Amino acid sequence: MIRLYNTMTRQKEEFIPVEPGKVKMYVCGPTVYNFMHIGNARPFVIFDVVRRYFEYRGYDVTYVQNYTDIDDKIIKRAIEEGISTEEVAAKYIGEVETDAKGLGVSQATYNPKATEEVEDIVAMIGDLIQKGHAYEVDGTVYFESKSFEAYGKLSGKNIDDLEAGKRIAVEEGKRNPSDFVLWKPKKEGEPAWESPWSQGRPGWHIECSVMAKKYLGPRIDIHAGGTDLIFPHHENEIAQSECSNGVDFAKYWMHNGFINVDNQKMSKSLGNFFTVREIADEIPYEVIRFFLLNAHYRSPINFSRSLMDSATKSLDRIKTGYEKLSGLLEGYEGNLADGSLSTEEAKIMDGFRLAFEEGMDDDFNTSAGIATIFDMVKYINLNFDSSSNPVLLKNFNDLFIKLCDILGVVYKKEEVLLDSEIEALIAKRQEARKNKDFATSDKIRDDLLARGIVLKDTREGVLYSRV
RNA sequence: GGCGCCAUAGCCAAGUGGUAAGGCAGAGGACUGCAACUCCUUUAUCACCAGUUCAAAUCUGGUUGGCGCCUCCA
Repeated sequence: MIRLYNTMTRQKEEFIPVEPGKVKMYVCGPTVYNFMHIGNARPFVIFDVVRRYFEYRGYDVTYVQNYTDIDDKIIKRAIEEGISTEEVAAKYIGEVETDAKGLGVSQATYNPKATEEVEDIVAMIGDLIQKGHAYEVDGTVYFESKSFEAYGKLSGKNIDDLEAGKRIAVEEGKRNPSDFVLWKPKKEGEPAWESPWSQGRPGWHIECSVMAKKYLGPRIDIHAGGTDLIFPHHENEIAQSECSNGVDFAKYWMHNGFINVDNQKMSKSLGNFFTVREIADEIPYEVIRFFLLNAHYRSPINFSRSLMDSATKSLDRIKTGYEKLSGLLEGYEGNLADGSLSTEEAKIMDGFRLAFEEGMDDDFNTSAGIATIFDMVKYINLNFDSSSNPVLLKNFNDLFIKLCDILGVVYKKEEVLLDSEIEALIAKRQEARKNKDFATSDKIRDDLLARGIVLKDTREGVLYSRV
């Protein structure tokens, strides 16, 4: 039985799926205007583990994570870089996917993009207006928060408190301060889509309601994201979805804690902002992943170099166990069909498996899961050698790999070439070209191409892109 | 001001009523040509105060300290 902490009820609850055997989960994805930062990486990794554990437990999981590919920050970025918003989004979706792969995150079942769902978004907004939950003022459509009696049920806030504590000037046209935008008319030069109200674009909250419904249905099992999204984003999603669909939206709400630096929230202004890419330049992706799983997903954690060093050594310890097992198993291929485990041996295996499951069943306690992995490593080091029962070795190895794989520690990661490595190879190629050693230079170019990197020699120097 | 979270050894981190998992670092030892690896031993009474209980890190109240949301944000 899997129990998980539900933000809605503020307690751990037994997981009972809407549809037996299935898990429909929606994880709020990034706004793609920059590289993934270490904080963004946490929900990617954590909810990937949640998904894998459900699959290990025999559930059929549909995993949806969106990309917000149109919003103010993207427009700002497009102007800064002198390219279109589509180009900004495409570029950073590519970069985010590179890091996600590096971190061993499985591909989502669906990765919808806001700009590709505008038709359905317009339809849901129209539906909300028709049902009396939204109103239009000069091309802008607002959701009327007071029309949804349960508004505030997730965050524990009530509308009157929000109004009393308001710190922002109320936008002109809003009936209540807590009303929020569903559709926003374009300003000069901004990208826009047609709608009955104005040429414009969707508000941020409505896209998730629409995509969740489209890819998972009106009633989903798990809705997840960072703790900062509880209010207003998820609160607003609930209002939109439940008013439009007429049924409860998500059964369970999961929120991951933040990553701090020196106990402070990361922010560009404080200069303590780290992208995954720059960390991965020095520290393997798998260490970053391990670090993120070392603490429970709801706890805030600190990021620092010394913690990464500690994680590196911890992970090395697991690797030694992994390698020792593979080494001992070499040469036994195909020779393990017969023979079974003794009662004693089976009991030992069950002990490890049950300890792992007990931890993970309890709100995905990855710390406890990792502790079991370490216990197994210790067992390997203490009890296995070349005279060990190969059937036990094989079984132990299978279990060890399976458990490691749920967490994604010691994973066979997809190769990710770092920019620094690419640039080093380009420099080497330039050197070869200079020496007219074209055999070498061409080989470098072909090798890079084989690894998904296209080089282009231009007047401004060698440019490269990922395919 | 409103809502909420957290406080466990040098560091990281589980444990939510029966006398403190695990990792990193440290100390001592075994093994080793040296080193590494590995193994053994060793390092905490759980912020503080009061209460409930046969029994509390674990429940209640309070104190102190830290953090988040209420505004774009994972």
